[in-house]
Amino acid sequence: MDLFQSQSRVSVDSFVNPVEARSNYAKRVSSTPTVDTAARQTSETSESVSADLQRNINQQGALWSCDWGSNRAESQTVRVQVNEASIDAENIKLKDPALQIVPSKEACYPQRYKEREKNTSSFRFQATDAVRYEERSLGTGCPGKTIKNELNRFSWKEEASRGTKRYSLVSNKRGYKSLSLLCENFIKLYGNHSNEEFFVDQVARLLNVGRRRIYDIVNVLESIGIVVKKKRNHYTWQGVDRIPFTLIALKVSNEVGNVLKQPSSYTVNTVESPSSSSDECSMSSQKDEDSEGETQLSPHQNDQNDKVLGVLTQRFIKLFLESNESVISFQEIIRLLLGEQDKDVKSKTGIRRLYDIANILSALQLIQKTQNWNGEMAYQWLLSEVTYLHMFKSNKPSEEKNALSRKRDISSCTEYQGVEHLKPKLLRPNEANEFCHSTDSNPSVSKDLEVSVAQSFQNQVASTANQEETHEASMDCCINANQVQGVVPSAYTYLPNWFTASNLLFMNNYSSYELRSSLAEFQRNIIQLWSRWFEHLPATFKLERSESSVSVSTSLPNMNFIPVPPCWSIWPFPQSSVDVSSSYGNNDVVDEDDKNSEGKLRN
DNA sequence: GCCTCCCGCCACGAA
DNA sequence: TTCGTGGCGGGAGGC
Repeated sequence: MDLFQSQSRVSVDSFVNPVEARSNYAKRVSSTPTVDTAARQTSETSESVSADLQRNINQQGALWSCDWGSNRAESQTVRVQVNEASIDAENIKLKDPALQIVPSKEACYPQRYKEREKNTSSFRFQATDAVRYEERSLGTGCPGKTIKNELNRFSWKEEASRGTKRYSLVSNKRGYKSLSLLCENFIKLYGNHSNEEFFVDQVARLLNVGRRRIYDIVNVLESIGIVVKKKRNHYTWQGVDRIPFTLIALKVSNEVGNVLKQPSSYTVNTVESPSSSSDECSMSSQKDEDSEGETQLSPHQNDQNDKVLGVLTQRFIKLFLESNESVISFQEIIRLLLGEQDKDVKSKTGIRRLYDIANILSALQLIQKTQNWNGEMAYQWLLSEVTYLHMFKSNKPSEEKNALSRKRDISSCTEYQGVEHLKPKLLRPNEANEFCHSTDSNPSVSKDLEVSVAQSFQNQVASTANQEETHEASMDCCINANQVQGVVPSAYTYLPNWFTASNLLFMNNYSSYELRSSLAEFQRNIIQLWSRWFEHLPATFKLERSESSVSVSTSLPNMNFIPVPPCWSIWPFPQSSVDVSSSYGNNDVVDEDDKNSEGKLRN
């Protein structure tokens, strides 16, 4: 099977509706930069100063100093401004009298005052990332070398606006301006938010880069569904919790082929030759060939969404999704995506693009740079199918999440009216609690629940296309459902999507060990079931089902075409291809409050 | 010398 | 005509 026959970008923009996705991934990506990232960030600092600057850039970093001004009010004097995407002030060194490592921004101030007491007329500090590297090198046995090697060269960028001078200390080191870092900062800005609109120029300004770089990132993010273009210069941030859906769409797209196409994404020129190979499909060869109306991805010919960078990104990801290896050498990636080519200019262009893509995907923590068995540079795919699901887990039902989720909870509850018949098969908080405590509280009721849950799993999976395998999976789930003991108290609390907002509030107040345990178990069961299905997706997928889905989607043009097995319905992915009219109707499990909320939403 | 990837030119097309 | 967009490749940094 040629993984790369499809020339067109798989449309993932409307693969599923936004749902109540519990996205630790979003938090992880947006809140915890890697060591490298943290280190790189130290190169960028900005100061809001009210004095003339004297800059001295040397190999030890950038020495910054300004007139202290004895008659200047303290509030007007030196202020080190640490903004979101720049240096964390841990890495500021005071140059008095010798280099002294100041562990925090706060700790910097006593030193400043001390200087004043000594009636010195200047305040100087040195910004460097040496501190961070010292930390990193602890235990390596050679900190000096590390520091020396990692020290950066700095330059000052002066900006003036509204009469205020602002100086940004910017490293000249290439890695500090990389797409990877830029993408990470981009994610920091919007990672946790959903449906937030942004403008390219606005982001470029925030990240202090040219628009062109933002387009690079946005095009990649768009191809994996994280952002959606609304209009010129105007995008909507969908959130990194879209990634699992995209991965599923990409994986499925290999089997369903052109069924995935949507009019908005596939317009012309997708003429696939039966004998097409990866070579023929390569981006470069597409450009090279003066083909007579054959598949081309040349700019401005295809649909606007079929951007070369986007298509290449999806093929890059598919490569990992379809490979049995989690580590693929970069040379192999080049060969598979660009074909066997001479190292000519054209192929270099393609390679450059692959580097761009890899850097951005690295920032998304989908891949990481590594080495393969023979030391070649390679990329490792970081997510397993189960990991996709874990993206949806939640560490704790914090207030923040509660607040963020409330609106979506209501909407998802609305969506789940349609699968109401499935709800009794799922454990609700109180039920889960009882279920967990089958031996303590009410054994008979709990046993009934257990049987009920087991039966429901069987029923659900029995209705899938591949009854045998999924039935087996369901039995496994039932077995595991009896193994509630041993769940770590700090285990994540998984919130099924049909949980209402009031449920969430309830969860917040009732975060007992038992509840977390039972919900964790609940999640584990579903993960097993889902991953089992996912694993057998190619075998269980029936084209006839996709065709029927297509017929549904014609009446719902914005829906996706991807058929979804019924067992998905137990997973909090609302199925846009589900026949809403036939399955909606039973609302008895929906809380009254949420019914009202739904009404408001609809109105 | 090769690998990596940042930078910005410039063609295209929408506004 | 302006300007957003994105393909593309030069060339610098790093090893």
